[in-house]
Amino acid sequence: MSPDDPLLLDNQLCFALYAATNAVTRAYRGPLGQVGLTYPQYLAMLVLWQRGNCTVKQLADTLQLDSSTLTPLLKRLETAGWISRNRDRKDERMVWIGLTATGQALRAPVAAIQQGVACRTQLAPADLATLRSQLRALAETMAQAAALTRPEAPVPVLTPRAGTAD
Amino acid sequence: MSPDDPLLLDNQLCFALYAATNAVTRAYRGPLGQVGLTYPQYLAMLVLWQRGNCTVKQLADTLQLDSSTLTPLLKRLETAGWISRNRDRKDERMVWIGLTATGQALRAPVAAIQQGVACRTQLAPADLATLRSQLRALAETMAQAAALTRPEAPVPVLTPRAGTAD
DNA sequence: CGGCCATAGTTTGCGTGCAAAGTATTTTGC
DNA sequence: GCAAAATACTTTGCACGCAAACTATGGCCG
Repeated sequence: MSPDDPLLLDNQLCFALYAATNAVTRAYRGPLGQVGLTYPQYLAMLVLWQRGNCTVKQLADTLQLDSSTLTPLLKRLETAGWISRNRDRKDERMVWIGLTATGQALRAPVAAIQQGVACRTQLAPADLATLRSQLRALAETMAQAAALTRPEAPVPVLTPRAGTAD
Repeated sequence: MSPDDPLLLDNQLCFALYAATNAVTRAYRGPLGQVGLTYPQYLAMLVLWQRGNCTVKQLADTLQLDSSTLTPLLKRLETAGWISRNRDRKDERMVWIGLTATGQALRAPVAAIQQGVACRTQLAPADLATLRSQLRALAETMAQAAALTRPEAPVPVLTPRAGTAD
């Protein structure tokens, strides 16, 4: 097993991503829990604070999640009193999500939590912006590649570039 | 809402991370599913292929996961016939995880899958290495910060550096 | 020796994520 | 105008990820 074997865990970009995401989610869990939000619920609230009303589909597209993930999540936010859910009168397939007054009011304490966690990254704003754009590009590339292989090719090995993995 | 409001979704490093991780996991889901592995199971197998036998705790530390996440995952790998689980004779608190012959044999097809997904990232090896080390540093920083705030401080806002978020 | 804490793993409960299947509504094409 | 396809959302089933509580074993210290 050579030190640059693609299958070595430490050579995997995907694992670095996975571990970093888990670490960040863990960092948010405690403080968000104190105001009654989970991390994905927090992301959904970010969209609503930013855009106001939007449909389930718009939310799903924005968060890059399946609507079947959002339906139960949004029901919990509704039960908690942060949001409202209403069918569109004109097109009854759609459900509009809106903020309640309490949902609006939640923005301030959550902003403080965000600041707290952001500080822990100890990243310079420039590094942070770079990292963010690289991650966005990566997500975009993977999404495109996924769209291409939808009819489920067996295992498309394109250019088995040796060396560093993933 | 100014364009560099920290709460804007597009200013959140954490969301870029979250979306990228989900995208990568989705990319692995299809091909890994064809050989009967989930993505976290794949990561566990990577550790085993690399290190041979190890205990549940070693696996948990390596993957930065709770052992309560691994227990059911490992039971499923055992049921599938890829691994064995045995209590240590000397110290019966520990459980040793080992690969079966079929588990060893799984390495080759999975290597092909890894190559396939790696190619989709379309990243130059150098960029990839940089990104990987930045992510590792981030995970490390978050883990340390988490260790410090374990007695659960209310919401430690350290240096509310304005501008880009997270 | 014997109580006490630490360590390793398991169990339980809850909230994601997603595939697949199902429902309801709208649009399309003939 | 109406059957078929498309769209929006919901439901179901399964596998994480983790906190909290639990079990079992080992080490420590008087």
